[in-house]
Amino acid sequence: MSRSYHHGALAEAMVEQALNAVREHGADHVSLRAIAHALDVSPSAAYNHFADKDAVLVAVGRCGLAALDERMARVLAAHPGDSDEAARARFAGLGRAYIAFAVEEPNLFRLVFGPICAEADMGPESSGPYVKLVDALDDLDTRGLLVAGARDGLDVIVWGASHGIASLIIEGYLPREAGDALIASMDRLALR
Amino acid sequence: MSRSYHHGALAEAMVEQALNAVREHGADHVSLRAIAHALDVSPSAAYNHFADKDAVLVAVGRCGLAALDERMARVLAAHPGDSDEAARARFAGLGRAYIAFAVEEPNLFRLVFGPICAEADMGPESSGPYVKLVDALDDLDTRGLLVAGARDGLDVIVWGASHGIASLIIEGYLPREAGDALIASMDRLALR
DNA sequence: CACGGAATATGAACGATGTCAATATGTGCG
DNA sequence: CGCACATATTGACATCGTTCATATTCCGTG
Repeated sequence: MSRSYHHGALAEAMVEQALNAVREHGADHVSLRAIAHALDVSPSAAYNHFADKDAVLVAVGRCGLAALDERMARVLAAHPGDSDEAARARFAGLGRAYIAFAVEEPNLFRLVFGPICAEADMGPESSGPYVKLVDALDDLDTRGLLVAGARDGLDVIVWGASHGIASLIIEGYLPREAGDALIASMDRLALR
Repeated sequence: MSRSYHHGALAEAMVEQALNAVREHGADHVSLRAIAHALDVSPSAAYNHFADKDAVLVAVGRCGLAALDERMARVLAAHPGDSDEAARARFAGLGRAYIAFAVEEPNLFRLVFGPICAEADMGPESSGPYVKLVDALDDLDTRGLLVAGARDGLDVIVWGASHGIASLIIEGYLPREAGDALIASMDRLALR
């Protein structure tokens, strides 16, 4: 069945294989042929399921975005409750999770927020991670834990700073501790 | 002389040609062969001057970093003087210049801060742009224009936020106005 | 159950790419 | 002049993404 002519679930198998290849070697050093070879399939088999190589990478990127979202969801679940402390912990945890994901899966992170996935619009700006950040900020604001007038544009700052710091850590331009500096500075500047 | 067998200054010519190609098509869609063809030179001629394709791209990246630095230097020169207002303008201008560079030269920006240039260490973290940011922040701090205790880790936040917002604008995840939101929020949160 | 069409995989091929080895061609110095 | 060095060429190789014609399998319909 599996070992005969038809594979049966080539699309999923290719995405999974490509996911591993991306995580290990980066999206730029991944070849469709190598993936096909690893699956004991001819190089052109992919074209029954994907328009081109980029389509495979976009599918991988979707997995990556989902993984980031899941990671952030776990953080929220780890700090439940209605207390101010819980709200603070959720906010800080989200930032930490974003950066931790980038550090642990740099190649996936680069793909998810890179030009290939951007052209296909898989829309991380309207997806889980961003929404979770906005909700966490709104929660802080509702509780009066934000410095007066700080809410405006704060989501942009926080996402931007998280994203930028994550990127710069990945490329070796900032030390890993820079993530903690983000949380600390955010606490000092915008919270009370 | 130029049109015969030897080119004479192939290295510089290749970097210049590659620079244009990168700006137009992005580092990923640039081929050594196309560059060589544009210079009426054989495909393997480059290997007398560069170890491989990445070496050419790193040279292009160095040009990009220099261009960013020059842009930031122009901003400083445009707001001279010892006044608090000038110091504020320099700080805001640096952030704006960083983002403007990314928006106007997205492909160059991606290359400069991407994995290829990161592996070669052309070190933007110890280069002109970062130093200029640090100096501007120190200047604000010396003048007492920073919120109390805000200086610690602020360079990381500002660089990170600028870099992240620039990246997210480039990929279409944030509107171009997000750059202004950076400046506004920074003013509101860290300055006084 | 048979059969025909849809889905899926194959194989060979094309053009392009990065890179290397061997060779040729310039340039400048003794 | 001749020799050495730097530089460019030619030709080749392996790899890659992609396409096309063909083959195989699956599944629903008669």
